[in-house]
Amino acid sequence: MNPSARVLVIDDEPQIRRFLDIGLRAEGYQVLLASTGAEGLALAAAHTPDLVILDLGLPDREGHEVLAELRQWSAVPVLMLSVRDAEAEKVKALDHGANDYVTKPFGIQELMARLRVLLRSRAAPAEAGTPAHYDDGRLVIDLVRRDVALDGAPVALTRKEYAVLTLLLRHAGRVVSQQQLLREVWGPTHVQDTHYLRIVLGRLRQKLGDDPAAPRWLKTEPGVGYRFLD
Amino acid sequence: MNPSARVLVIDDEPQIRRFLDIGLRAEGYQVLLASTGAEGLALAAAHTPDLVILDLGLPDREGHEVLAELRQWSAVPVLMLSVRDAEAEKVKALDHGANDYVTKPFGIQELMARLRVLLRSRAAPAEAGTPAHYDDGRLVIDLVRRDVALDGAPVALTRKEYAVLTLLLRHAGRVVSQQQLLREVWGPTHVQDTHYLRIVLGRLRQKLGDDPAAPRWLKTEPGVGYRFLD
DNA sequence: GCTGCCCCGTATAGATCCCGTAAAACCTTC
DNA sequence: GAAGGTTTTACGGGATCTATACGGGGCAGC
Repeated sequence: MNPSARVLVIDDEPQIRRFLDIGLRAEGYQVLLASTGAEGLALAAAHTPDLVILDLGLPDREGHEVLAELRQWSAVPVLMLSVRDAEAEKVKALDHGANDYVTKPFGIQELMARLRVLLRSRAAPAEAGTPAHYDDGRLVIDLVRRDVALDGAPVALTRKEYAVLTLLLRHAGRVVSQQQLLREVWGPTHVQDTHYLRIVLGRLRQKLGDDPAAPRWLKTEPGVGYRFLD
Repeated sequence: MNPSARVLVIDDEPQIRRFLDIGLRAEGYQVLLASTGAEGLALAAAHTPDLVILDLGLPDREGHEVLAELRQWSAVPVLMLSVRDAEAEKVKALDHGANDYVTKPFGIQELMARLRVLLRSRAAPAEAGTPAHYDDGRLVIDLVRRDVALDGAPVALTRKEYAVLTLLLRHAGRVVSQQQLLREVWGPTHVQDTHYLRIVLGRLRQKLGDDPAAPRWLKTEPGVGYRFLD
């Protein structure tokens, strides 16, 4: 599926390097090999690989240092290899930017499958489940950047306003009940405080220039809830 | 970045559900629980969770079937749980759309770290193509050389200041939540120490000559986080 | 067509939360 | 022990949220 992806292997053990080299080339990847952290970083900067396999136990520099330095300027997926099975080590590596962690000895098939996952998630970021933004020409809502613009001008929304608007947007076209809005935005203890909704919806309409009597986006369903018109 | 992300747990074993429920809520996630595949699919459709934890051994439907059905309309990250350690099972699950595979018994800390990886990679897909340096004419940030200059004059930053600035820069234009900043710079145990951010951001603004009321680079998103304006 | 009721929209004021800033204590490093 | 960095603590100001009150429109029943 991704035949010519470049994979950088940073490992000091020659037999592991050779093992991975053969396995990766058999799958059609282009392989870069490094035996030290410094060499690996140089290769990463020079060739911008699509994926990095990094051994935690390197001779010249700790694997963590290499990962930290790499993460200064690159978001390339990194799969950590290690003989250490300690949970704290895994947590540390994963929280510092590693994308996966496999302990030696490992099965080559599982490793290859995990590589495919990493390459897949990187290759197809756009096809997210829910659309990341809404744009009808006048109103633009970017859920990733977390900002809203009307006719090109940014609209400043408070937390509650943004939460209500995006909750309605995620169910665009369908009615969202007052109870669901209150539960998800204010918490389960405020499901009867329906006046909150009147305040926030009023403010949203004011900022978006929407008329409750003839709504362009935010429609009231009396006695039930609200609906985002797409 | 994940202020109260929604996590859906699909598992038929009550003690595992309870275990995960407590652990996830302690980390600040909103938790949805399902004991069967059908129930899980219904919840996924109704609430569009940010992440799914799916047990491979379900009573009514095979975990693989649930995964396949979910993947027909959603790209939500899925972490598979299983007692089976067979490599072929892992490869099958990973190649059919799972994003990670953890075998029971598992350490809760490792599982949480892997969840963070999945949520991070999903929330920041555009990070892949970030350049290694930033330059808008006044402010120059070189992520490789690790130095910052304002109007040609070097700016001395401490480790925390640099870490916060570059984390915001790597998500330029998008809001980075207080929790993500705290988790990635100070570690997962300090996600509630929001006053650290006020101190470091204040110092950064002082050194860069940025006004919080009319920011050129560092914009506060009240109650949510901060944003680097590019 | 009238009336009363329910629900919604809006205005206003008070309480609360959140941010920015300063200063000092503590820790690390040399 | 000195210096720089980090963490703790405290406080003022402003934005946001919450509470309350009031007006209007749709609808049912008469």
